[in-house]
Amino acid sequence: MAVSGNPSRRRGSDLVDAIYAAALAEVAELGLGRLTMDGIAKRAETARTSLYRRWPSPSELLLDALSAAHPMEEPTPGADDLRGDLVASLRLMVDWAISPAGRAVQAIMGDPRRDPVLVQGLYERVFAENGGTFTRTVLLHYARAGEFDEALVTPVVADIGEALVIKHLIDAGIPDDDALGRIVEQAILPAIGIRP
Amino acid sequence: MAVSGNPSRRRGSDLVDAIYAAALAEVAELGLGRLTMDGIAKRAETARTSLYRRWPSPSELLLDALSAAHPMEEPTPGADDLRGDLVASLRLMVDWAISPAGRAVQAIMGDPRRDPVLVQGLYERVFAENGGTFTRTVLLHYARAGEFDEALVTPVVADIGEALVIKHLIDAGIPDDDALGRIVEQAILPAIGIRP
DNA sequence: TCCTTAAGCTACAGTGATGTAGCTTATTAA
DNA sequence: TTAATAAGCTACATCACTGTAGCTTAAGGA
Repeated sequence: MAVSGNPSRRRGSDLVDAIYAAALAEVAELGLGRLTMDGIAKRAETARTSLYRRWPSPSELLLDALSAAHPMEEPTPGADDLRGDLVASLRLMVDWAISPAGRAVQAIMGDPRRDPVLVQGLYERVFAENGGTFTRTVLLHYARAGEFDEALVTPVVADIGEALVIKHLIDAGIPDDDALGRIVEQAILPAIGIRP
Repeated sequence: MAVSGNPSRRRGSDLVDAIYAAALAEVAELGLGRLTMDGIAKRAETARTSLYRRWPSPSELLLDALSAAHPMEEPTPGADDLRGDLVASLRLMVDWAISPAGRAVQAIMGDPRRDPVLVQGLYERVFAENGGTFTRTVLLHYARAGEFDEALVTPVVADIGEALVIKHLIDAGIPDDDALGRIVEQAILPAIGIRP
């Protein structure tokens, strides 16, 4: 016998969005290993049965939540400011990394179990084709504009900025623009033959 | 009433070492979020009560296990081979990263909860003073030998190699010597003004 | 307005981890 | 040989999460 209960009741996408937000928050705070149907339901203030009616497991739910999250923004190289555009593209990356979706992705990628279904889903549904290529887009744009040899944009060079941002996030927290500027000047630009 | 049981019974450091190994294996396989006294006890084939007699929680146990693990090796720059020594120092880092202790550390650092006690313990008891400075040691050695300006070895530059290795481990697995060589040539050496 | 749908609520049995207690027994040192 | 110590074993109450069932009820469309 149901007794009191909320007089206003969410349905459809209203409810689903709340559940998605709860799932991302749970995994970002607790990690994949502590993600439970119960925890998601409680945070979303809904009944556990409502979750089981739609998803068989926390992983499946999480994957849908990530697909529905805002995608990564693409960097849009401007007129003639390689250094500035590189910093801006790293700033985009940082913004995404500290968003609920970004933190959820980190929890998934960092989990030792590396659920293959989850990781594959990530690549197919979140990174899409264009994902994770923040500085690469900018570098290729300026190389094609004739600023330097396109052949210098190797996979390693395209990864330098992202790699240093990841390391900064791990052991020093969120980098400010000065920190991003140092990464660009001291690591990325030298790799394409530009010394300050 | 105890019935059969193992006729040979481990004591002292024999037992403790087995427990440490079990703890590192558990956290490496399952992640910090799934680390339990029960799991460690079962893997070490000992009684849960034996764990509670020594440690109050899985975290405390894990920290002791990490302290007891083999420390990171220091790179020892050789005669006159900057490139080779850099690759060797990154190889040291990779070897450590894929060891039980290294994988446990990754699980701890990657955990969204970032248990402050655990992280602080890591810095004090595992990284010590010298930890995490694989390429830095080599770079400073050659800079002081006059190969390039020591001022070029900034925190960012000292991090380039480690950062790219971390990224490689995350999204492409264990790097071989060719991959390490590309990191050295295309990212580290240009940053200190050396072009192949 | 009525009716279908979807959500909420409660309950339940099952499972696995917790932390403790009290006992038995192997190992080691005296 | 004996005694002290440390480890093993079992049991227990408790808690949190699971997955399911069956019911009640709010929302929204016909």
